[in-house]
Amino acid sequence: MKRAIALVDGNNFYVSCERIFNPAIEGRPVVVLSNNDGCVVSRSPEAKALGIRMGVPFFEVRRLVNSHGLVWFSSNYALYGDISARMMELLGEFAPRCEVYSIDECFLDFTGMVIDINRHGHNIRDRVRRWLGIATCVGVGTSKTLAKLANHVAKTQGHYGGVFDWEMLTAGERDDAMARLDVAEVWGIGRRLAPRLHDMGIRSVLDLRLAPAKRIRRRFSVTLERTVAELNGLPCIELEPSEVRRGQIAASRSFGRPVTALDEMREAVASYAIRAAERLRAQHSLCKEVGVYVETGRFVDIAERYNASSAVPLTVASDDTRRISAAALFVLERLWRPGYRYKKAGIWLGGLRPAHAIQTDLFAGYERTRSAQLMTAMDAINRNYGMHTATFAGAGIRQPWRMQSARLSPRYTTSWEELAVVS
DNA sequence: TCTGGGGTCCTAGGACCC
DNA sequence: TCTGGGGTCCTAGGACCC
Repeated sequence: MKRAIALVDGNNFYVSCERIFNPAIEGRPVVVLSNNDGCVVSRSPEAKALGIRMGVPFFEVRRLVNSHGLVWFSSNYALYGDISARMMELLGEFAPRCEVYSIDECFLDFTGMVIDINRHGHNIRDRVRRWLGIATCVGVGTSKTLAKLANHVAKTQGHYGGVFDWEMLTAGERDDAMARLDVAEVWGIGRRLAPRLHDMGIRSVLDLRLAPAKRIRRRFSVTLERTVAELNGLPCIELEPSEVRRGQIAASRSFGRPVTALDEMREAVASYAIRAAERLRAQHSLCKEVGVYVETGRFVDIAERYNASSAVPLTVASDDTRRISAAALFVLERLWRPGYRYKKAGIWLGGLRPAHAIQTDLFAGYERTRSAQLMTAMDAINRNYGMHTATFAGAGIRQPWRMQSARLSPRYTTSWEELAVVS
């Protein structure tokens, strides 16, 4: 049976979320910034029209605030995450199987449904628009890669009304359309691969679709070979169930200002350890390795640059914040070099395994039980009374190194104190 | 002055073993 | 000076994604 896969995504999702509760910024250029108010990560159409590129450092476009009435927000993940969850729940009603691919994207599998796909797509858009106030686009194809590409067409070619299905076209029309799309638009072709493909004379999506698979495999990798197959309508990438256990957990932040003191760095690393361990327990995993990195960043003089990382194995796989934190601080001592202005640090947990498959040492049983009880209690307190109600002193109280969020909108939907009031 | 964070997958090469 | 072949496992690094 021919597959029908749709990709639905929210248009400039973070900006759309801000606009739900703030209609006054409708029609104005709006951007949402990355953590630390560093880069532009979401742009309204008006902001795009001003020539603001995705990912530019905010300081490069800041003058537009005064000259063109540009409105900006720090990113408010509590809000976006909540709107996202509602959107995904809604989308799940439109297909028997779906995969939440990112905070604003969802694959839906229409295969086998007896429907007019184009009309179904428009129904989805209308529903999400009316129920949540979020504009979406829907792209449909016989593979995930084609669905992603169709979504791009739906987004960039207004006459399709936000819904595009490759199967609406004849084979000849499809070739024409693909010949007009740059190969860089394909899912999996990034800034390194695109120029290499161009050099080989593969410039359009059609060129890539018609490229000999063996040659692609030889010159590149199986990944790109699969992409070519997917463009030809041979699905190679399956829909994945959304509740997957991550294979790796990382926590990191850029600092609000450079860190030069080891004490502050210890606080930062300890606080990342706390958060990473919480996420580890939330997915019922244990880790066998704890890694740390510290960075002065790429934007300083070579002589003042020091980027280093290292890891230690744990003798027994653990999800205990105290163990993970201790291991991280141990690694930090090894990495630490005084005299540098550090801009960022992070930790990662590796060797993840399900919590029930624990490989213990002889004496671990008793300690393990007590540790599990303590962690369960802390997680419950934080769930019920708000994040960081119960925490560890090692993470610091004032946290002067914390990131900047100068213009954070209220958590309209997830905090009683900041609830939006309709009058 | 100011440049995000959290993931995945693949490959090459080294370590180690018989 | 001479120094096999093949397999597995692990890691680092590179590419990509949003």
